[in-house]
Amino acid sequence: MNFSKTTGYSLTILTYMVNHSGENVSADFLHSKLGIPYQYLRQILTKLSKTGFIVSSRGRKGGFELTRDVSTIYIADIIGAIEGLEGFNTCILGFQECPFNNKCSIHNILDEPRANILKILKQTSLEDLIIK
Amino acid sequence: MNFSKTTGYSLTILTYMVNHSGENVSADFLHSKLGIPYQYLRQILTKLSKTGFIVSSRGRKGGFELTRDVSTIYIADIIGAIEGLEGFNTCILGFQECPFNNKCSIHNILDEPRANILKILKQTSLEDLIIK
DNA sequence: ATTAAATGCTATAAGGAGGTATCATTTATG
DNA sequence: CATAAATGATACCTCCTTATAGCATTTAAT
Repeated sequence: MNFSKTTGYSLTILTYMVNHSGENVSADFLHSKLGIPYQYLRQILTKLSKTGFIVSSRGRKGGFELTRDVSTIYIADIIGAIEGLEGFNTCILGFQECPFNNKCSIHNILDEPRANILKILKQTSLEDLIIK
Repeated sequence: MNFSKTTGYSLTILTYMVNHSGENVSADFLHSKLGIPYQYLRQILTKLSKTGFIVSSRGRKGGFELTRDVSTIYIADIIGAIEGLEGFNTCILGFQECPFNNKCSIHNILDEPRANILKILKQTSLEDLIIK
């Protein structure tokens, strides 16, 4: 019922970076700060770089940096880029077609709170995560 | 962000059975009604049987039946028996320890709606799923 | 120039979830 | 009694996620 570990890592990385904005951070540094397995962290940073959330610079003194305006990056965007948001739009029981012809009582009970979470994720930007 | 497919199958099976209470149903019959892969369905039925949600009878005319009072079986009980409820009590980012010393903004944003879902799951019994 | 420190890329492994297949056992029915 | 129809149990396979490892390339500092 949670996000994938990779999504959690991604949100953690970006949350850390937004709270240390303007700094160029290396994978090694993030590893020491966040405890995410080094090689896996590298892969995630590459993915975040390719999906445009951060930019990388190579060579000594290289690293990663937030560039886009953090007020325009929403949590839902990040989750969407990493594990996708399909889970919010499809049957919570995992079916292509509801075996109860869409009369399924479990849908009635859970669809609203689930939509509520998605709404929050779409409204909350990285800027909102800055610790004041 | 959804339940496991196995949990979905389990809820589907029990929801079907509660709407056909008193009937003894076979795995083959449920397979034809719900479209869950036969052999996998068998495994799940065994698990639901071992965890006490249903009872099985063997031999020809054998099958499965609900026995407990369906008003005392809560959705959360079922989810707990199949995939566990740890997901609701642990860090939504998947960490043992919050890398932000429990000041993590994402927790602040998602903890309440997540707790709300758990509350609903704990309050809703199989009886509430009966289609009238 | 050489070296150190960084990312880019790619191959591989471990583990769990979902799914398949088979044999053994039980029981009702002709 | 023999057979059919059902569950019990178990082994296996595939795919995806998570994790590990190593080589290639780039760049700053000495």
